[in-house]
Amino acid sequence: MKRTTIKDVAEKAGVSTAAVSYVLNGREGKVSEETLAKIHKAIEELNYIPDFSARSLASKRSSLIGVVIPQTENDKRLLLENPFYSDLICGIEAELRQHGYHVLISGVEKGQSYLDLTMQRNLDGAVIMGIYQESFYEELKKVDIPIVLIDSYINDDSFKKIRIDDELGGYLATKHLIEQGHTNIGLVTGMIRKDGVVEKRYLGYKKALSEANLFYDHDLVFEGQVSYEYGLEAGIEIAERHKHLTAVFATSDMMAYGVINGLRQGGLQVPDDISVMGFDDISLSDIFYPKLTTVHQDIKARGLAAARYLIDVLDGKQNLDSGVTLLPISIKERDTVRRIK
Amino acid sequence: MKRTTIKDVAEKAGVSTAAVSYVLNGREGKVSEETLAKIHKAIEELNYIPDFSARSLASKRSSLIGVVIPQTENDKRLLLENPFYSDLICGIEAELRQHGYHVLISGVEKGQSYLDLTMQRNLDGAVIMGIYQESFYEELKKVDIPIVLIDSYINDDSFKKIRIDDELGGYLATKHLIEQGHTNIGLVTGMIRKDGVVEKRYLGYKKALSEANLFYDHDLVFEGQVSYEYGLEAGIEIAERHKHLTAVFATSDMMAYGVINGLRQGGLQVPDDISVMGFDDISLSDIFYPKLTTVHQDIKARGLAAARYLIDVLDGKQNLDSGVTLLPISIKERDTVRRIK
DNA sequence: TTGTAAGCGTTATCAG
DNA sequence: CTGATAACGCTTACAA
Repeated sequence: MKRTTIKDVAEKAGVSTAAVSYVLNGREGKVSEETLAKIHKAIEELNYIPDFSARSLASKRSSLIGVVIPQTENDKRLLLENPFYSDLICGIEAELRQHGYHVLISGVEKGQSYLDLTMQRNLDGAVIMGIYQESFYEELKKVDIPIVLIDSYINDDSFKKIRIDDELGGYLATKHLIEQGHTNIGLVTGMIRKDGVVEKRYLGYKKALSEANLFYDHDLVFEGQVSYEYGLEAGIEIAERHKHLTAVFATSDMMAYGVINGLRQGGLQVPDDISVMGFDDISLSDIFYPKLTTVHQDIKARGLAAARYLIDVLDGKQNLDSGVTLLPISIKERDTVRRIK
Repeated sequence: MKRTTIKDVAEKAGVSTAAVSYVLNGREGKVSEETLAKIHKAIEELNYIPDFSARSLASKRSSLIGVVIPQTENDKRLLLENPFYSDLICGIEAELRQHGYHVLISGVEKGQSYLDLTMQRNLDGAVIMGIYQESFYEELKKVDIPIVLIDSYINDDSFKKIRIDDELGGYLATKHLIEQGHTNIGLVTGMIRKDGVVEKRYLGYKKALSEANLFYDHDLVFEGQVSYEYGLEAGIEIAERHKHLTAVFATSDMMAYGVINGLRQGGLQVPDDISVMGFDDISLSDIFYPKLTTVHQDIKARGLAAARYLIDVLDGKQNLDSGVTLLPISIKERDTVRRIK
């Protein structure tokens, strides 16, 4: 069947297409009560559905927001199995949809640019999760839309950053362990890259140690992928070869789960034999047993904040902001850290 | 900066826009080697990026695939925290992206239609997860694009269905428990609605019971939300008031985790005091402890199959198919079921 | 307040 | 094989 167009509506209502367009776009001030009613009636009767492609072509606005999600290196699958990202998306999508925007999700191939997609689809805005090479951000700057960075510490005022204080988090976590009497504290972490979330957490760890006059031993830093699997590996190794450790700080909950299971595989019970602290407080923390003591951040709030920012800028309610919004964190005590001595 | 258009490319290459368009769309047979080279060169030099809105407007093809995800009733958030759906999306997105399609995710408000979005965005195809009211499907039929249903048992040949045999799964799970010596088997399940996945699994449960000449006791069926929380609730109740049960079959892994934790809260250990069987084999099954015995299905493969189908139909490699593709399932024995007697 | 009409960037038809 | 050119459906000056 042929598509109902704005022309059909205009005809039926006995007005011009311009009038209809005005109504469609909420510029109702430009139209008299009477025509407004006629147009609404016509839209209703014809069951008119606007064509966003045409709208986008004519107006350069697409009502589309791109969300970039990190992906696994090998099979290029989105890292959606990490609840951190899926939680984030939940918040973003819900908020955007309620404001008339749609969400285009995608990963970005290594070394590829997101500029393409942005231009192809006339994206109105974007949320970038994950960390990329410098060139990625450079490319992105060329495009003139509001962009929110979720976990990059890149210092660039072309982008809005919605962050937590990761260094503080790492510090608080480690300090918490120290306060519970631990002095031999291992760190299980992702690759420590400059300007990455992981680096900050690592820095916080070091800071807490030095503040407590504890020796920083690089051998106690287990650096690998930010994944359950690597945590498992590290846990096993710790159980085998680092029996003097009384606590481990894992820089993400997923890794912490891995560590706990790895330790268990190696014959150590958490928290009886060794304490484990996580970071993120992903929703799984409720399900996993024993319940993980961790650094809490409100992930959904972060998604919400990202969405809100974009909406406000696009609606003209807020100016482009290249600053940082810092969301609060706190220590969530549960059952994987034991007081010793 | 002004956008580079096909016109610029044509000019630079000294050919017509038509020629460029042909090249862009892979109809290279229509163009001589020489012009082809010139055009490629011009595209390269100008760094030309096609505008999909314009393309979509002119061609009625958008290279956009809609993915509908169920959402929570109260706060309208996508059910992405359920790894079943996020796993699915991983598979779908990866495959589609590699074939030049983009993924638009969204939930659908209760009572709302997806037809709107489909028309607005000129979606080329869609994957529908979750179960909706009949009217939802009726609406959807009006649109003429390939659509894949992931977990609906609706019987309608406007849609392609990619399923597993849920009844068989329920049957196998229950039978497995029976074979391990269990005779008092509770069922923790989502709301049993006609034509839902859950109903089929429930039917399988009953079938296995009756086949083994076991009495079906409706009091042992705990029916609630398909969620960790409800599982927890059911687990607690079972621990308190149904001590004669030796096994529980939960119709989804998430529920099974809830059940196990609920039982534990009630003082029962799994599998020592009571056995628990899940369904789905979501990726968490690896992480959760004790490791869940469950009905395995390859969730990513299901996403892949959905994507492949759409791609093949859209590429004209396959006809619209209103049939059912059945993916295999199997019992995955891990550590939550104990042989008794 | 309303209508006209010129784009927006592509595709695709139809002559050359 | 190539090139004009008319759509596609909508927005938005600009004119009335």
